[in-house]
Amino acid sequence: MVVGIKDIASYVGISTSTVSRALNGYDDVAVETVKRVQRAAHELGYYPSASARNLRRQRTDKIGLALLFDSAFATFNEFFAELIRLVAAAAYRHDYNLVLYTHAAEELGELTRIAQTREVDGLLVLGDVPGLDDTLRGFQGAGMPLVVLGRLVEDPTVSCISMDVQQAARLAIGHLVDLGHRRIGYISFASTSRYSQERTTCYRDALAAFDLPHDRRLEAYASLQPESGARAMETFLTLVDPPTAVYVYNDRLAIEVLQYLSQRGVRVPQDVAVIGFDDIRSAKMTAPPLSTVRYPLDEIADRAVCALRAHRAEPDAPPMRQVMPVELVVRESSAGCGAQHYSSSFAIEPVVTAV
Amino acid sequence: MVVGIKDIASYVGISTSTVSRALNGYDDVAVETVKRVQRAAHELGYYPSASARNLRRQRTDKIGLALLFDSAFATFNEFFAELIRLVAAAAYRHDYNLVLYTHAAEELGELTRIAQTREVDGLLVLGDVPGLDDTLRGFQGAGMPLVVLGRLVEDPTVSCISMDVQQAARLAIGHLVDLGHRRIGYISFASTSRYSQERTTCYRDALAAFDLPHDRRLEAYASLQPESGARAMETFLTLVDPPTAVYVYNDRLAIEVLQYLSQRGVRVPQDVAVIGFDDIRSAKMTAPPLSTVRYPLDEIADRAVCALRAHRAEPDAPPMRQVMPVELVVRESSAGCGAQHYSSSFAIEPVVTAV
DNA sequence: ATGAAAGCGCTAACAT
DNA sequence: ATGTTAGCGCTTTCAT
Repeated sequence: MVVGIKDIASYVGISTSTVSRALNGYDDVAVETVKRVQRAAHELGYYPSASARNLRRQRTDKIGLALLFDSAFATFNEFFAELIRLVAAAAYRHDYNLVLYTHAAEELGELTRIAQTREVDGLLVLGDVPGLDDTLRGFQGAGMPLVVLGRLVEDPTVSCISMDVQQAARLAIGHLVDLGHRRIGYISFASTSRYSQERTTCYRDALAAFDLPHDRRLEAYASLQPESGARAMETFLTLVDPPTAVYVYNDRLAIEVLQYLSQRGVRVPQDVAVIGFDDIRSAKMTAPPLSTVRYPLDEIADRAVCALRAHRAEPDAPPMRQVMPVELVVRESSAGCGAQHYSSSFAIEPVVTAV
Repeated sequence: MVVGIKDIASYVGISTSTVSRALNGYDDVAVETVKRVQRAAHELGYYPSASARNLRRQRTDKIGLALLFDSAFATFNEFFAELIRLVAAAAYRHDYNLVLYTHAAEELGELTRIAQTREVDGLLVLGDVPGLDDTLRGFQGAGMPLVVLGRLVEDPTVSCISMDVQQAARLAIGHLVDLGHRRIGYISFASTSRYSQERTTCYRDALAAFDLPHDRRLEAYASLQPESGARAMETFLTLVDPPTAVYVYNDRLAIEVLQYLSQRGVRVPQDVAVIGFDDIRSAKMTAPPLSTVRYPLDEIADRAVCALRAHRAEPDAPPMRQVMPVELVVRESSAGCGAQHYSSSFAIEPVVTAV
């Protein structure tokens, strides 16, 4: 019922190896033979068995994308949709199919299994859960190409690509300072992930860079549940001296904040300015449109897939460590009028640090 | 470097076949041997090669999800994120991994290739593009399990699972009629997909069911571009006798409509009532919260994956054809006050029509 | 309870 | 330019 290379061979009256070579475009096959084989393949409706081919070639032409988040959080939002779309597109451009792993966070052993069984040719990892680093270290041994997305990992032997989070905070805070704000709050998720940790640090550093005092009461952390952004903002409003502007971990959370403020009758940006992060599609459609930090997610996806491929070709090449530039997209949630872009000044070209 | 079954065999001093049996839990291996093999496997860090296993077992333990939409549309939104999440979860529960195919719409041959190369054990298909049916028919021959999501396909030999779209329109229109609306518009996407076609028909049928006249001017079709929902609504507002309520193809589009109305100063629901479809997460967070049609997407995902598995076990069993019940979620965009649920009256249990 | 051997369907080194 | 042969790493008869 399913036709194999043998069927073609006997159909055309040649050996299977010649069929294989003809089909794979080797140049040591007579043009005439190639034609006959191709016609036979077409007539018989032949397609190579993926499994057989994978075993023989020792590759699968698939890459994995592992989303390692607490499942309450990974309750995918628009950002994940966009990410998945762009990674899938990048994979497709590089002749890979994309396998999605959304349950590895609950059981890190799953990651190890993927690496060791070699069911994909490489793995992109987004997210952070306790014990991840140890698991990832095992990848070296397994020879599974790996790129961590969205943060620079400590381990210099692991490839990663991120956006310039520090510059992001500087641009956002700087912009707010320019507008005259002095009490600038920060809202993030209550999470031990290094994504959260890093951004908090960046916020504090940015305050310092502009000689603003750090005040713990101006930091609020939302739970991973939906609508907890509202409660985080609420704590600010109960302060005797609430912040006049808030920088938010991501757009999704910022949008919740915006909704809460509108509901409470607090005007944005007159009473409180709001700046998000990610520039998801909805950011420009909120009321008022959300100021946010943008970075080239498509570029990140593409380079990450590229790096996986490169790692396969040259396993001993140094790991990739890249930081992509960010830009501030000023919309009405922080300024009164039309949008402007403040590009990351020193980083037109991505900063590349091959370690 | 990578340890195989042979290494374990020689390590323990037995044959590879015994190792294999021990590892796969056959009961004709001495308990003692099993223990020694397991320990050896653990010590050596053994994992079976996915490719070898796949070839031998003639299955991959992966299923595919093909999203067949015009790429402008498939610019994933929240709905797709949710769908992917639920399908991934269902796949995981059934011990499958999920492969995402997002570029098959552009080249239907890709679907054929997937089926014929057997790189996955089954395929879930969402979307509709010209020529799809012919492609899908080829799946029978290839013996690739297939379930079409979200619509009942004409071909009775193809498995599919959908929600009760007709009942959805009846509930929505009926609710609006109850509120006194007589001019009820419909906004959808300008698309030749059968998803769109079917829902338009349902809207018209529902009008008829409530003895309302059909007026072509009360149907508006948005392009696939973002924000074209606004323009669709705009055409209604220019009418001398605009609709007092609109039923919208999906929540994503309905939210655009809501935003446009708010921007134009049109009050919802006082001036225009709005009802969406899908009950995406954002629906309850809009201003005002969006009334919409809900259906059990998680259940759909689960049954679809189940059907793929069943098809593998019994290839000659009749195809699945299921229609899941819908319920109307009344929020403030259609009624003035608190939310209510109007359940699909005749369909508590899903309607099953095994053909 | 275990081992020998065949083979899943293909590719690639080697021979001619 | 083509055929022969040997696997890829496992699973599974069939013997013993």
